[in-house]
Amino acid sequence: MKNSITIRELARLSGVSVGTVSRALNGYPDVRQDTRDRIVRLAEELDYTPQAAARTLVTRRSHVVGIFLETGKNHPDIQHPFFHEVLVGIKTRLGAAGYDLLLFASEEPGNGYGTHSYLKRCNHHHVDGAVLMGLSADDPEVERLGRSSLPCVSVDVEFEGLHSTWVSSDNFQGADLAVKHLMECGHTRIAHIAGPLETTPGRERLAGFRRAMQASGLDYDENLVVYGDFYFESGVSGMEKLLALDAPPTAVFVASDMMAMGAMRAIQANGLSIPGDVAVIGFDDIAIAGMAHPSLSTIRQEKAQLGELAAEALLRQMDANGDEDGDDPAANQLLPVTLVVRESTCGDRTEAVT
Amino acid sequence: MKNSITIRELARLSGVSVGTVSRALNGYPDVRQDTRDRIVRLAEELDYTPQAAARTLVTRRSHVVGIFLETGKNHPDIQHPFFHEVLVGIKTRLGAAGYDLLLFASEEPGNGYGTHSYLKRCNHHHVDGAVLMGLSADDPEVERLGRSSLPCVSVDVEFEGLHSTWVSSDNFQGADLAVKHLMECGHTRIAHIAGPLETTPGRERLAGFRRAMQASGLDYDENLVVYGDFYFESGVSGMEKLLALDAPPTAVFVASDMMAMGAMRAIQANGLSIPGDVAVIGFDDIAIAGMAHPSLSTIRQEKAQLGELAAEALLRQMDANGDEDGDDPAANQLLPVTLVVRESTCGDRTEAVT
DNA sequence: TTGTAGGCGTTATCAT
DNA sequence: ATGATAACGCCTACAA
Repeated sequence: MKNSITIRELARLSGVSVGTVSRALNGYPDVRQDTRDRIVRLAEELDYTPQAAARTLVTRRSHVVGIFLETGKNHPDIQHPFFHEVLVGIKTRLGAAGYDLLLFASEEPGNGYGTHSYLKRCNHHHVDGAVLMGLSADDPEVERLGRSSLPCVSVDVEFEGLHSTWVSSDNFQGADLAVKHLMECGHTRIAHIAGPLETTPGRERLAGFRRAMQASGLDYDENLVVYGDFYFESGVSGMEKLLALDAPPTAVFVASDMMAMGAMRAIQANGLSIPGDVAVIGFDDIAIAGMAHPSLSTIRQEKAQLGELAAEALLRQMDANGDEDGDDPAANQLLPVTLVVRESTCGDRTEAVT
Repeated sequence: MKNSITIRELARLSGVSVGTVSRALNGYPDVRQDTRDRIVRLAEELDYTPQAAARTLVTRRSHVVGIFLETGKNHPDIQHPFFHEVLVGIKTRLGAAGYDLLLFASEEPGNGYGTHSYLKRCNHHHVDGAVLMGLSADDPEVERLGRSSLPCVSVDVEFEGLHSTWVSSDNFQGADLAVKHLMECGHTRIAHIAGPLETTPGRERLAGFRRAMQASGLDYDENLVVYGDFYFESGVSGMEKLLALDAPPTAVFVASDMMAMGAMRAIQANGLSIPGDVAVIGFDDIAIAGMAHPSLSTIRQEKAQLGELAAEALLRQMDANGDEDGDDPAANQLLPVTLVVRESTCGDRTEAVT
């Protein structure tokens, strides 16, 4: 560690100049085969590895991608398994492409004069790109990031910029699948527990619900829509409101699995049965869903795939950043979702996937 | 980004030398106040930030901590929310201390000659320390890390080295709390669904169970112990085995919440009631536990706190690494756990914490 | 095919 | 209190 070997040492030991060592190790063609072999062998033997810092300084590429994953008090996204599963996809894909991930933790990089700034933190570490999760698009600092020349990608928030794009699951399709499934089970009085309207998924799932209802010839009754924050407790209280109606719904499409768990809790607490009295379908398919009792039907997001999609979009931006041709500003990518029928809706007790 | 300002520019613009700028920005005392003010103001204005790479090169400190979080096929830890919650604690504490986190993703850092090596990856990025999660202590590459001079800390795996230590929850205390609680509910025929014996938590929770049973004067019946892998399915099959016994247990202490969920599923599938016919208590207190039906009594690990504990141990190692005095090789830290009584054991339906 | 040397952005050690 | 200047480890023209 403190005394790990340098290229200079390696050169001395193999009896060539540092330039030759560099060329040999970096696969340049103009090195005699046996020279290269000798150097490579010695490098392995001595466990040599170039210092990223030095290399970054001269090549201006760090092979590191910055990750902003908000986990603060105001963004308790950590409670939401979603982002972590996405992170795995990102890690897999970016790792395969030779990148490591810098998880920003310190609010004050370097010497923290000046204001907090995402862009500055990226510049400080000279990351080649950045991934944004769990922060809002109208944060001025996020906007600044969008205006910069740094390749960025965000997941689940509409974020566009010169070299930025975003990915998300197809929330409209999901809402459509959910409503159609409930209808096929014979429900007509369908409620929705929506997510926060400040979030894209919250908005889109509600809009999708409304559209699907109307497209199916059912009327969209505003009284059958309540709002939550994606978490358990809000699912409980939301469902209680719905059950207190003069004519409660017979089915409910919930914008997240965690809220759906809360809704189920409320239904059971009222002595009602699932799906007999009220059918419930969630959104996400987090691990909880399959373990619940009854197990939860839901709209499945391919979280790891979403991460890989984000990674690929970012890789494209990073590769293109050398070229000057202004290819069309990468459109955002939508990932299809699937319906998973379990016990909480009319499905027989076996698990079917459509 | 590609053209972010350098210290040289900043020096030119403020009419001083780079040395003065460096001293001013780094808070050295020997700078005239108005000179410093002028420089700092200009730095803010121009959104200057020093390049970590250059600084690391000369100071030999990166202010970055490496994180190994195994998420491969053989280590599907990602399914286990545990590590991610721990990660949050680490991030919080280390971030507060001015460190960012490097999440290793690429298997081949720099130019990948030679074998895969944790140590090499750390050296490559010149991290000041490393955190190990989800990898096994007898991996030779992990052992090499332990023999190196790099400060390390691992969570939940017994890992010791010159500058390394590890942290975990008090599994013995947990087992003890669980068994005592079940006894107080009147159970004497208590089973255990154990975790994998290759893992420290798996071993310790089993050993703790055995010890607690014997200390309570109950006999430890090997037939009442089955083994799982911490995940849901193994909880189902483990419980099925137990229910198939001539004399099934009336209570079961399960080594993880996910397996406990599986056990509950098996019990309910057999038409038995919880806790009436069989009481269930888990370990971890992941989010699932409170949302389950019935809600799951469990031994709560303070996951975020565990992360902070790990971070603090690492900080201590990193700070001490300058001093040459061989202070005692930091003992591993144990974090207390707590009993959370919910519906799956004899508690009344309210939630009590001890 | 190989060696030499300049420079990447900073800090730190000298002078002044 | 400030200015030069030499590292830090590496890559990459340019020479040889």
